[in-house]
Amino acid sequence: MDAPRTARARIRAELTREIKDEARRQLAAEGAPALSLRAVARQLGMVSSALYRYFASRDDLLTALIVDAYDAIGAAAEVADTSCPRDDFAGRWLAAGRGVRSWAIEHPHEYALVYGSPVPGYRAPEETVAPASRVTLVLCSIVAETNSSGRLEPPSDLPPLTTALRREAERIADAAMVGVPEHVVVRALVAWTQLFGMVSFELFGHFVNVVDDNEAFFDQALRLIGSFVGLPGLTDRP
Amino acid sequence: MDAPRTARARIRAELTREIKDEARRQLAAEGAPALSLRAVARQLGMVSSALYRYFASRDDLLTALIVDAYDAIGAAAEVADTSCPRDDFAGRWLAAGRGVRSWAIEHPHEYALVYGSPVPGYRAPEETVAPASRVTLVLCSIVAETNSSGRLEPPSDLPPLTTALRREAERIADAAMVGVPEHVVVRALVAWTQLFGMVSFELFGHFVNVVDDNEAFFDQALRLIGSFVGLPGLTDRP
DNA sequence: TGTACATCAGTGAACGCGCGTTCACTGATGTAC
DNA sequence: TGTACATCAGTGAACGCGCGTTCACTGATGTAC
Repeated sequence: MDAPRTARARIRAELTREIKDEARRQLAAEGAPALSLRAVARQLGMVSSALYRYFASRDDLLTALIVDAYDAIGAAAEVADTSCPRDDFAGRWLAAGRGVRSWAIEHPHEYALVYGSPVPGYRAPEETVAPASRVTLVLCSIVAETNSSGRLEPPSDLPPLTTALRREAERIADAAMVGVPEHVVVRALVAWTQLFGMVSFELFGHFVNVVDDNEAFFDQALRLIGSFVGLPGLTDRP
Repeated sequence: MDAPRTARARIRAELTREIKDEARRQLAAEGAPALSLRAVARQLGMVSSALYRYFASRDDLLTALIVDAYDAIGAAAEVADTSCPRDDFAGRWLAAGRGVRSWAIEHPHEYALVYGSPVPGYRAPEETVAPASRVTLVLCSIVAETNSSGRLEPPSDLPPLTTALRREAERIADAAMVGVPEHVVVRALVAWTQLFGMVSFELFGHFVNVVDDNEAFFDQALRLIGSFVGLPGLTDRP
């Protein structure tokens, strides 16, 4: 985004932000399916048709919210990661995971918007791809840097990978985890799905009557699955 | 359910089933938020108000669909499990996991209904609890029976559990995995969240541009996470 | 610095739609004696 | 076996609602000369 030059452009940027903020507020209150352009406009004291100066359609507004949500959860992971010493790989792993969970708990409907059921009839456009991968990239970097520092503790049992899977792992390693062994790449994918599976289960109510102390379980799981990937020092630090 | 005695009761049961079938069809086509009583009635050639003889409200119909979905995915896991020799624990684990995934792929909207974002404003009533735990119980039994047969291979690294988490694990073990060590209980929970996290990611589109061969990855993950729990023989069988 | 024109933001009315739910009703099915 | 009554299923009209989107418009802001 360029810095707005004219007064009109400044106001436009401001109002675009306000529309998204109000939409986010309604999202938090009622969920994505109930998000209505008319209600947003009403709350902002405008007539509903005025919103069409800012977003071409309801889907466009949704897309903007999706991009923002991905960016926010990605930023949460990045900030948590960067707040740790670069060579404290266990600490970074824990911080990133906790950062994701905290953001999700604070923004449950935004989390559901991107990691819950797809909105029917909505097809995510290209522009959501990059923001969507920010969290993933943080996790990948931690694994990759642990590896390149020579401190990765590779798993002891190494079942053979099918060639299809090996090629897949190579491709992923090339893209986001250069130099990481194929087995570890696969395990990192497992960890990735476990992390989000756990957060989703907590937020979507599947821990009710099963897990009580969500935070304690989350922390332990993060350690176990981090060790599973090969990160060092996760089982013996606070 | 009692066997219906009178003709009227038989027709009523039949029509109830037809309503749910049609609702499921619309669910599959448009997703839960778009499910409409009027559309269901229209399709069935009835007037919309007639549905109220069968379901007190839209939410009631949704609840019935949710219960059915939980029962169906639970049955899928159970059938897959029981088709294996009782002492082939690795085979049972793989079968149950694959059964869950296959059902989910065949019924994506029903899967999303129960494992996706909660429907806003909908509060799951008590009657969904038992069906909801059927898959979980299958997984727990496999772990518990592996353990009681003495073939469980406990994990080598045993980080200390907090007392809160230990108590939690004890409670869960008492309920569904009698005799299973606490560490393994926690790992089973991790596996459980990983399994559904993986299925959800595949169905909800998060593997696009990341994992291509979903089935190969799923299978490998199932083996790795099963071994992670301590199940024997998962890394060296087809 | 001032003027003429083009761009843009916001208005208000309208279109056309579908929704969940209620209610008084008719006619058929079941039950009790 | 037949009759009287109660229960139930389905009808059709209506209530009241909110939605996304289009369109011709007015008046303000920006731009070029």
